[in-house]
Parts: sequence; C-alpha cells; structure tokens
Amino acid sequence: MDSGSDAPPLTPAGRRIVDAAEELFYERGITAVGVDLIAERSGVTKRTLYNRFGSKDSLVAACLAERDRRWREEVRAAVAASGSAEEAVTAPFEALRSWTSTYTRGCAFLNALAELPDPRHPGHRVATDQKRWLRDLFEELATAAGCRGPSALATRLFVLHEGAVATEPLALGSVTAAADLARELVRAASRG
Amino acid sequence: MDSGSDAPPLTPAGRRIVDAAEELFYERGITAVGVDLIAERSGVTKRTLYNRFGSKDSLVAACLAERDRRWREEVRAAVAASGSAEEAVTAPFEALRSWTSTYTRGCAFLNALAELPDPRHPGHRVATDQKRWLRDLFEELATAAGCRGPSALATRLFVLHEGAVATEPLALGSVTAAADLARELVRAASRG
DNA sequence: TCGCGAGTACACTGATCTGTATACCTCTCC
DNA sequence: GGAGAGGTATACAGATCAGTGTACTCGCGA
Repeated sequence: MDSGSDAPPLTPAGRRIVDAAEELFYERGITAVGVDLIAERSGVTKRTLYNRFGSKDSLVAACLAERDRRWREEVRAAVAASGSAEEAVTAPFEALRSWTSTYTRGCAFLNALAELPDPRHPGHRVATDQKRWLRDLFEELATAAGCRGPSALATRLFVLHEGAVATEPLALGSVTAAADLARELVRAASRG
Repeated sequence: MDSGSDAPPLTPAGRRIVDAAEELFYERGITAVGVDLIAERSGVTKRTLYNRFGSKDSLVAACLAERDRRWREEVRAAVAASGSAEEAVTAPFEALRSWTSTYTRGCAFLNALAELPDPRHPGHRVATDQKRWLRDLFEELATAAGCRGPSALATRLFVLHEGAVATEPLALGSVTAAADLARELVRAASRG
C-alpha cells in the first residue's frame, strides 16, 4: 500500500528510462509503445533497459509507482495547505485541478487498468492500490473533520473524483463540477 | 451523433466477427487482441474479416458503435419504464446497475479512449459521441422534469455516472453510491 | 592495481502483427 | 445458364514485438 519508500534508488539511465516510458505510456498507451522506442527516447540501449528493469511489465509497474508517488506528494501537500479540517476533505480536488492542467489524457491508472486486465500483472496492483489509497484518504479526512457518515461520504467523493479525472479529456467542465459538488457534500455533512 | 441507424446490415459472418471482437476487445484490450485471434474465434477466415471491415481500425469502430447502440437501447428502455419525469432523470443509473452486472471491466468507451489517443481513429469519435450523448440526455431529462439549473445538474450526474462505471471493477460499491447521490441531487433540484 | 558496476554497441532469435494474393466453392437471382 | 456476392483455404510479405548473447568501455573505490 505504501508508495515509493521501498523503491531502490534509480541509476541515471534508469531515471531517464522511467521518465521517457511514463510519458510515452500515458500519451500513446502501454501496449502500443514498444521497448525499442522507449530506449531510443531515453538515449539508452535496450540492453541497459533490460539490465535495469528485467522486463517491460516490470518497467510498466515502475512507471506507475513513480507516478503514484509524485501524485500522492501533491495530494498530501494540498491537504497540508488547507485552512481547516473541513477544507482538507476536498483538498484532493484542488490537487486534481493542477494535475489535470498538466495531464490531459485522463487518469493514467484507470487507463492502465483498461489495458492490463490480468491481476497478476505487476502494474495492475499499483493501479488498484492508488485507487484504494484515495478512497481511504477521503474517509480518514472526513472522520478527522467530524463529518457524519464518513465512509459513505468518502465513497461518494471518490466516485466524483474518478468521474472528473476520467472525463476530463472530453472538456465538459467535469473537474470544476465535481469539486463544487464535493464541497457541498462536505459542508452538508459537517453542519449541525 | 446518431447511433446505429445508418449502419449497413451485417452479413452472418460479419455478425459473428463483431460479436467475437467486441468481447475480446473488452476483456483483453484493443491493442492486445490481434485479427488472427478474432478470425479464429468467430470461425471465419481473415480474408472474410478484411472483406467485411477493411481494417482493424474500422472493425474497432464497428464494435464500439454496436455496443453503443445496444447500450442506448437499454438506457432508453429504463427512461421509458420510469414512473415520473423526476424518476426518469436518474433512470440511466438503473440501466447502469444491470449493465455492470454483465460487464465488470469498466466502461468499454473510456477503455477505448485510453487506448486510442488519436482523434482521427474511427473508434475515438464513436466513444466521445457516446459520452456527449449521455451528458445531453441528462440535461434533456432534467429540463423535462423541471429541475433547477438543468445544465449544471446534468454535468454533475454525468460525472457521477462515469465515476461509477469507471471504478466499478474495484468493487467499492461505487454504482450504488452514485445512484443514491444522483437521486438526492435530482430531488433537491426538483423541490420548491 | 584490480575488480566491479554501469552502460554502450550491435547482431540476432522467434514470435506475432496487420494486411494482401490467388484460387476455389456455393448459393441466389435474373 | 451465367454473373455476382459471400465465404473458404492457404500461403505470403514486411514490419514490429519482447527479449538475449557477446564483447567492449569507463570510472570508482578498496
């Protein structure tokens, strides 16, 4: 469940490989990107890629884990920056706003799950962990803020969040709509 | 925008190809499934597949269009079966409940968009049309029911719907949570 | 000075990919 | 009875796929 702490430090070439692969996988899809292209983009030989990661599947998992680590960092920062416990509950939606201003191809983890149906794929676990972590974070924050029914509220906020990020590429204003509704839900659950 | 009406009728072999391909694409991902496997599964030669559809990309679009047609039928039936104009607004969530009891790999159209980033891909258009149609249907139904702010309400319902279907494979109860919240939103927008 | 880890260079395997060529069969409809 | 549409059978082209083998270079630390 923990993300990023147990990862071995990357060599310079390993770093470049992950960076290039992460971008390519996100922009074009995982299955559609070959290891030859990743090696070329990162200025590295295919031999080095396989010496570092062993297989394409492992590289996919490493890329998702790295993205998850970076995303959780942003979410935690948004939570820490919020002015009150109630505000903290919707802080992930603030992080989402800045996140989607950079990444306009939807959620990399949902996209990965679309391409990796096999639960034994190492990337599958990383993606599902990212989702469960967010749902649990909502519950934790809702409980800390003294919201009524924190578990049900957390699931609602989670669904809203995922719907927003998944439909963001359609440019229908879903991120703003979801954030507004989320704030209303938290406000309603905090009154009394 | 219209779905299914302008499609040429399929030959028996064409029918089997679409059926087999639709299932394989959904279960394993579009890029991961080759035309040889589709031909084998549908008991047809590859020659016939290419005589019918011309290319894999066209077949992908045909499969998505067929799925869209079937899904809209179910949604329209749910709308027609609802007891009141207010109930009709959340009818797509009822259709979603039965839809996701059959299909547990999330939304085929969001999954397709994850794999087909190129807007020139014929399947890309089919998928985005499906999404816009649903959002517009929500607005139409909300307007007919006399809801306040039908456009903003429609976007909220749409985000909820997409979040539910996208996260349904995670088994976190998102479909029920989304349906409940949707009903509350419509009720709140109908009072007065 | 020596060993070792990191990385390069490059050829190569075997499988799989989309798509095509050619020849033939069978049914229906005019 | 002849044409054409729908389909079969099979072989093939050319590219790309993930992954390996082998021999080399460079820099650093014991």
